[in-house]
Amino acid sequence: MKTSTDTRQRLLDSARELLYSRSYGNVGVKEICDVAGVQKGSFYHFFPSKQELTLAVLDEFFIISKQEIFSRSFRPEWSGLKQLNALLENIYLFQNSTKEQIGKTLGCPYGNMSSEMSTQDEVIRQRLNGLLQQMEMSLKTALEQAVHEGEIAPCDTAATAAAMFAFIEGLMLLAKTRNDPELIRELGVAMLTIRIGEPAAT
Amino acid sequence: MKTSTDTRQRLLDSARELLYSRSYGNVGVKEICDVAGVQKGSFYHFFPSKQELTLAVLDEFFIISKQEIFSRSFRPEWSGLKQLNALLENIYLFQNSTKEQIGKTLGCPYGNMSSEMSTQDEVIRQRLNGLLQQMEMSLKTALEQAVHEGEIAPCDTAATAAAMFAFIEGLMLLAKTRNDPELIRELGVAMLTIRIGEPAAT
DNA sequence: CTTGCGCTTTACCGATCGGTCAACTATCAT
DNA sequence: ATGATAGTTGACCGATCGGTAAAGCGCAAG
Repeated sequence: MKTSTDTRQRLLDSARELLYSRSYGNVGVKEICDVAGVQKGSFYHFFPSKQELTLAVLDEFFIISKQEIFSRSFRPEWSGLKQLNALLENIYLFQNSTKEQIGKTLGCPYGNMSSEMSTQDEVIRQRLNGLLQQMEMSLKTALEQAVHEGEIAPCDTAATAAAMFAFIEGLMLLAKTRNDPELIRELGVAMLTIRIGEPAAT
Repeated sequence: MKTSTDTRQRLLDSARELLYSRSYGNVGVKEICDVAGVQKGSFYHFFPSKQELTLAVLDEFFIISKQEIFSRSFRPEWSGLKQLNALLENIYLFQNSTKEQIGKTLGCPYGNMSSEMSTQDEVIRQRLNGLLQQMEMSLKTALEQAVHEGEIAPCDTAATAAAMFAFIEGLMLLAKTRNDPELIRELGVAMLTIRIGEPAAT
């Protein structure tokens, strides 16, 4: 049998919301259990430690990111440029939805976790790094499509995608600090001006 | 009398290092006191709470940032473009120094604190927002100088400076996640390609 | 019906959390 | 010399931390 109860999933959901809206160090497993309606003993039946739970939450976040953000942006039938613009818009919509629901701009779940934990937990840092790399690859693919279609001038697509990704992370961090998701819309347009590597001039 | 002992300063130094290299939630006032060689009772003689200590640490960080980064980058005798490049280089040097000393890329102290605390402590969030605004203003001044000197094409300098600042924050966050400060050098060049707002075409 | 097992419950562990308190010492001006 | 004041000390508070142990539960396969 795979799962006879939904306890594990409820713990995952509870932890995801709490860790995202607050932080690792300021959310205890007791609180995660309370929100999930689960006893602490049950928690440790499903997860050997808070660290392992966090890794599972990051993977869960990645699935949700793909559903809510990436699959709605990187549509192959769209042009590369349209995909890049859609990415910015969907990130804005996501940040704006939490702002309207709880009054707070939460920023990027991976960026938040990395800022707090990368220096304190090497396992978590590596997981975050891997997830970020995957997202960067998706961005690179869209960028290459835009270049191929002539919407963006040829460039070093790997480096440019990485720079664009850094820009997006910075946008979300500043939006969180100002508690204003509109910043993403105001400054997001600059992403398309970013470029590294000139085409070989003939 | 102003200060009859250096206890307060030692607490500030201890807290600055611990909060920067770890995080707010995972550093206790007990540990801050131990590193400073101070009893906990003394701590609460100088600071009414951990929150107030954190605010003082942020201000301390800002002073150090001006000394180590800004004053070495925004030299009026330099051209605007040179100032912007110097900023990137000095940020790289700063991140690289901690990597060589303790093996870890720590990222931006304000970005780290904001990621962890902006949703949990409104006072800290506002302080961070204010400090970030000041830094953005310095960047804007250098950018305007570069535009005035014809090194960069005219643009919306306020928005462009904000976008450049977001890019820098994103760079430091990714460098931290990869634990590799070289990323700042590899991608930093893209900052100068960022622009928002066309000059009014005549 | 019974055995086994996935899951839950509850009590508990030592350690640490942020913060308080009253007693104490050192230094200063009067 | 004395009193006021700044600073220090170490014990202490209730609460919470991440994690453990053992007994008990319901259910499905034999």
